[in-house]
Amino acid sequence: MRASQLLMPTLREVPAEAEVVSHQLLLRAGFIRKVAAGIYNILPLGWRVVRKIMQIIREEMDRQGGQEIMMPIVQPAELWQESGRWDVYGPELFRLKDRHGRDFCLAPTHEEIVTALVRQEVNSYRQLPLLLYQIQNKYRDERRPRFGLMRGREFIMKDLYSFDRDEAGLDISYQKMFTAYTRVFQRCGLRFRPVEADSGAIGGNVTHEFMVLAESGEALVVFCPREECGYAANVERAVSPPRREEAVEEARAVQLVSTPSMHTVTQVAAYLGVEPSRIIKTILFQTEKGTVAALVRGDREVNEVKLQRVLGVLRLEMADAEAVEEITGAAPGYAGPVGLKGVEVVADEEVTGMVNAVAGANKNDAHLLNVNPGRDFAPHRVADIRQVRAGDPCPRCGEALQEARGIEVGQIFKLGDKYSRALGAYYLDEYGQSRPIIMGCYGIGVTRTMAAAVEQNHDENGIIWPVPIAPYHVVVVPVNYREEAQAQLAEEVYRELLAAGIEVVLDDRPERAGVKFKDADLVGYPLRITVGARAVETRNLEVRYRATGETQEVPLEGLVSHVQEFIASAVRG
RNA sequence: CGGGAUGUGGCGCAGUUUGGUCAGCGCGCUUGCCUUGGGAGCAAGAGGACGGGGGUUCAAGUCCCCCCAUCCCGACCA
Repeated sequence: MRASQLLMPTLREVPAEAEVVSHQLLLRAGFIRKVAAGIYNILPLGWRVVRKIMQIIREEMDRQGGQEIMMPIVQPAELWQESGRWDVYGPELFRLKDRHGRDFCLAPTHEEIVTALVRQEVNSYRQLPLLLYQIQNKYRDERRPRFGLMRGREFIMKDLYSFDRDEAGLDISYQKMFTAYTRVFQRCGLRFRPVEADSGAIGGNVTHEFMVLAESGEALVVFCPREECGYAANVERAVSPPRREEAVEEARAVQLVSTPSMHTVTQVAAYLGVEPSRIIKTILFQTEKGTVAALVRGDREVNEVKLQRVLGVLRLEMADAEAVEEITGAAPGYAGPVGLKGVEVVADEEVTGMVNAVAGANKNDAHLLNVNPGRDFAPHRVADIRQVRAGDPCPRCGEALQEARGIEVGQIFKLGDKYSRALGAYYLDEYGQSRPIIMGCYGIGVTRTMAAAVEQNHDENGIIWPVPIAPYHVVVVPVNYREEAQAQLAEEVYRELLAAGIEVVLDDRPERAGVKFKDADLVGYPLRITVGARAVETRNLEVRYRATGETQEVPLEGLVSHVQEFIASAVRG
């Protein structure tokens, strides 16, 4: 490709709208352009990257027996009503009506339609297992689209659905996808980690997320530093054995103390001279089933995802000040479990072992001393609702856990029979028994993977593409294209690389060398071959490696094989 | 959804406080000269009617109202 003909509108300045690095660089390097909030054009360079990621995914899906299909984006409401999600999905579902007034939606995911397809076409155990996938646009009207491609309203996703006779079959399909995903992200040249995760609204219990490790990641994960142990989990899901202090004190009588204007754990702890871990923190949440009080030790935080699971609710929000006052009779900051009425009380496991604890008095500017769970209040439920953090012991081996941030680029779920029952996808087994098909679903955010790759691989000059997903592998830069000898040599180099099947751009633009170098760094070609006066003289070409910044002189005769070897070894990983 | 900010040529911005040559600057773009190893220089140009609508006024990017779009933040973890 000649740069003079390539639609590669690079920008010198950072567009004001871009906050995160991947967004800035993809815009500046001319990979994407915004059309509306969370909706983008993908330009030639960007599309090449997307296609490479898609190709790797295809190969790995096919390797596991996946069959590629294509399903519609526009889907009738009836299917979503059958599964119950028309009502549950809420405002994130793009809804529309056709000219006759019939309801449709733009698919945010394809469980309904694929299950409907399979229920029609699959009737016998002989047709199972089945792995169907597609690479398709998805639509989610995000409350707040942000971070460029990271959280868009329209994005490209690979979604595969597995159909098995039973749980044992599902286990095999799930394992296949775990393997496939591991290979996909390895082949993309990304540093990533599979973690145990919460399954959220999609349902099911076993699920892993694949996280590309990057500082800017929205997700927080904890992992065991012991390689042999391997425990890793999203904090939404992570568990750790409870830490209970041994009771060394006699339980004393409850005492009311004044704590004027002390409404945070830190303030109360300092004011009363106690450790935050001796305080019972009481947080009120509102759910569709009513208000709930969650109790955790003062040095802990409530894990809302865990709490949501324990309660089995879909909606969970912290109560506002008004609601807190109504229920506790005091401003926020003074809620406590003792004498609290009209709400379900859920205590974290660690709370039950506390002795002579401090808690809010449900009275302004007052706390209670010597509160003892069991004696002074009885929680309706005791469960693990605390957030695990770095330093907590690993649930498998006890080692101190560490934290990292990640970008979720893939997730694999065991769905079970949720959708097959709702939509009536049954098969006949060899005894003539009708059974629900057991399903799994497996997604990879393709456009998000591109953004994540940039988040993880860049420097102050631009993108540093992992070789397997780089838009082109090589850029040939004549220092002065008007210099006949240089132009000719550059053309020669370009032709040879092309003839060898190498993905190469010839920067034949009538720009000064500095501009071309800057663009080469920005766009992130793994290799840059500079053709200057020296090269004309010596027939040795300067090869520069984007990742390391190192340069090397390579004779023209050996250039093609040199480049080929570099690419091959990088793609092999 | 709530809160905040912004909206002026392709990009980045100034101008709005104190209505009146305000429609401007840098980059990019076009043409010419010159230059050519890290975003050169000179010269001459093209390009916007100031997010949209409605008001106030002799006069509105500048003041008022409504709407739209974009970006950021989001519950006092009690």
